[in-house]
Amino acid sequence: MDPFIRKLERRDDLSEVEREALRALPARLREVRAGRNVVGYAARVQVSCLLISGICGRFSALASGARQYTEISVPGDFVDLHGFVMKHLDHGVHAFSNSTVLDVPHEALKTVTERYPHLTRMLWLETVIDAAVHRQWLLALGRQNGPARLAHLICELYLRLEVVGLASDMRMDLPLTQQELGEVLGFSVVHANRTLQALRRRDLITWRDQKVEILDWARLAQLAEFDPTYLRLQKEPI
Amino acid sequence: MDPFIRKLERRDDLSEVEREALRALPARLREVRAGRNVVGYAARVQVSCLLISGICGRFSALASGARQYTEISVPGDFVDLHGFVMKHLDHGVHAFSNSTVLDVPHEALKTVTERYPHLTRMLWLETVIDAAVHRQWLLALGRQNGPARLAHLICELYLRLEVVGLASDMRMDLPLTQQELGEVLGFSVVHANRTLQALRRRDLITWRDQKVEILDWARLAQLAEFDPTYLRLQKEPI
DNA sequence: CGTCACGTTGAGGAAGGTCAAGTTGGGTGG
DNA sequence: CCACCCAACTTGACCTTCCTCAACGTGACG
Repeated sequence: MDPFIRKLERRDDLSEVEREALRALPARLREVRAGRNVVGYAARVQVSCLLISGICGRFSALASGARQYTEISVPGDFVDLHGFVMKHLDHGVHAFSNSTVLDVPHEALKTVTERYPHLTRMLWLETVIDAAVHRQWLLALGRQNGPARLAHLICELYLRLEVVGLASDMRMDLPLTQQELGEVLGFSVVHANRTLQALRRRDLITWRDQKVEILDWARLAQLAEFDPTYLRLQKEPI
Repeated sequence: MDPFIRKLERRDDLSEVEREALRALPARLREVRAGRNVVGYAARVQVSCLLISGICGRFSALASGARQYTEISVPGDFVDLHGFVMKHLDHGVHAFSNSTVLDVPHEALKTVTERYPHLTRMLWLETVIDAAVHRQWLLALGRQNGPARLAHLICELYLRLEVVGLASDMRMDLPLTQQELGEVLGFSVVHANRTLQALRRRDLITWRDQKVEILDWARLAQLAEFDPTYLRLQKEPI
């Protein structure tokens, strides 16, 4: 629970009472193997799960099986907090790597909302940030070319991983195959491969064996028109 | 405020106290002319606005000026409720037609969250549905072809307008130019025009003078792979 | 040493962008 | 009433991006 608390505190202060309320949430730890679903597709949910370790991805799919990831989740993310108010999930969550999640019953979350208004707003904020990420991806998918889209994804993931201590020195682990990368960016596998090569050729990144290194953050961010405001990493009382 | 209340009650019952709390919100009515912004781009906000009449669109933009709409707002939508917890908006809101909005100060919303936990969850739900719409659009943009994307948009807007009594008998008013339609679907103007023609040629819709008629809902929905679950129009206690 | 998943490459084609030139119809001023 | 204007819509031609299909390379693992 502590990485989650640390992430929340990037956004607004928590009182000791609030931190305790989070730590006291009844929750069950669960392991998910790479390649399996953390949450079944379009399930009716009674728990929401917080990602402790591993990288996961929310996806929607068409009847043909074509899949589009709509967000990447990193440790400290409340993966399907949406489900708490939506009740029916409209998407699935896939584990890119072996992952550990903490299932929190909706009953317990409901109690939090009855007792801790400020903490409730903080949880609300988490889902609103998800929506902001979706909007950024929509802009990328609708209006940016392949290299810019990939560059944007890399910038976003680097910052989000850095917040929870999983990236530093312009390096991070990204356990995505090129097939999966294509399903994130709206590319075919072949095009994912060629777009990666384009960024490598421009000496912007290296990406090998799931290890990514950013060689020139400034140029990468410029290519992506990356502006981290939407991640809401500044402290701002709510 | 009443269309908003009616829409909420499609999702879960409100108590009389909660309805009164909403009606008692201090709010200022504001007119916005077609073509102007309801909310400035990337503004710091202290009020959130509820759309009373007119059609608006949230958009993000690139430095080049290329614009991508990320959601269409219809009357009864709390257009930038996000801003209540985000504080800084990451996007702008454009009025497609002359519109009336109700500005609600964040202070008043904060009071609601302190006093009415269930109502707070209902407001939270509204922003979570926005995120679900974004995900559906991401799937469309990433994985569906032109005609399917347009068909999906039409299905979504028809249902959402019908909920607030602004569409019936398979007809609705959509005050979008083809330029704007392109900015919604990630098309150039030329391609927006040709995709419209494709749906007309297949006798699925008519679209003229901002009046849209759906000629064959079943085939249109099938083409779009439209499943309205994500709009959460079923009653489900939270 | 074979198998399998993943990555890479080439060739051809479809979807969609760009540019440029009409067309249409409502609104306005003479 | 007519001429003009302007925004929105439409069409054609050409080009880029990206997809599809198919083959091949590479390295981990049994």
